[in-house]
Amino acid sequence: MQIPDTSTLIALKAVANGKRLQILEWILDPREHFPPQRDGDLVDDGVCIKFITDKIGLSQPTVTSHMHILCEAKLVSSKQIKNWVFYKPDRSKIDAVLAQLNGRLQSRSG
Amino acid sequence: MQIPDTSTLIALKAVANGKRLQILEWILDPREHFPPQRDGDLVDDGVCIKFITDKIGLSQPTVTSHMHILCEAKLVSSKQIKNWVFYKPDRSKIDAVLAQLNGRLQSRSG
DNA sequence: CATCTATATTGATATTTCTCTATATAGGAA
DNA sequence: TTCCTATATAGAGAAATATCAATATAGATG
Repeated sequence: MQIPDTSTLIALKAVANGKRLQILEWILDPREHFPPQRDGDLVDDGVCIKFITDKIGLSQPTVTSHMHILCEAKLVSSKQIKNWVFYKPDRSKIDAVLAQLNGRLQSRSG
Repeated sequence: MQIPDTSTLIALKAVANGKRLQILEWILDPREHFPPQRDGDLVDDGVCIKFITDKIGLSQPTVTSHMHILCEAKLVSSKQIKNWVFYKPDRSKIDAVLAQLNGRLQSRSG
């Protein structure tokens, strides 16, 4: 592609998918959407990918792939505790993307 | 896809493409990016697809296709004058999409 | 009318995306 | 160690996307 993908564009692509947008919304409000976890706090540590997989109804490798895309876009971060991997939204990155997009889609003529 | 594409998701997909995002930014600020037109005002009527095609460096059918995607997402509207078609951003729809996205990516727990 | 210009449509191809099954890795439990 | 669970990786197939050349349509011009 002629125009290289910027950070904002990568984030937009990550989020322009129903499954990933759904997951992102879930983990932004994890206590509302997931049961308490034994080995990591839903908010402080993030949501175990196993829970996400069960809830979204896709295969485990597919969910891993979606989470990698969200991670590469920096919209979420991951943390391993024992045998589990937890994903947590990166609030500041999400805000930065929203700000970028808001700015770029402003009309500048007046 | 299990989760149906909502209006917001369709708009996100439309914009999650470098070429289309570029075009949208151009026509949001048309006087900055295009020469004056004879048969339609850049701001009031929109930008002639011919100018967009020349500037973006893609084939005419490809640009037509991109503009259709932006139109179906309601992010732009089109208007035919004589033999030309002009594309103009739909400010209220763009704002609505931005508001939706801002709302959905807010953290709700606290 | 004949021709030129602007845009749309058709059909083909290449690339990317989404998804799965199968398998690998690695930690925990018996 | 052996088995079970959680996650990652590899590889394949299907579907969607991006792109172009060729052609159609429709208005403008001479």
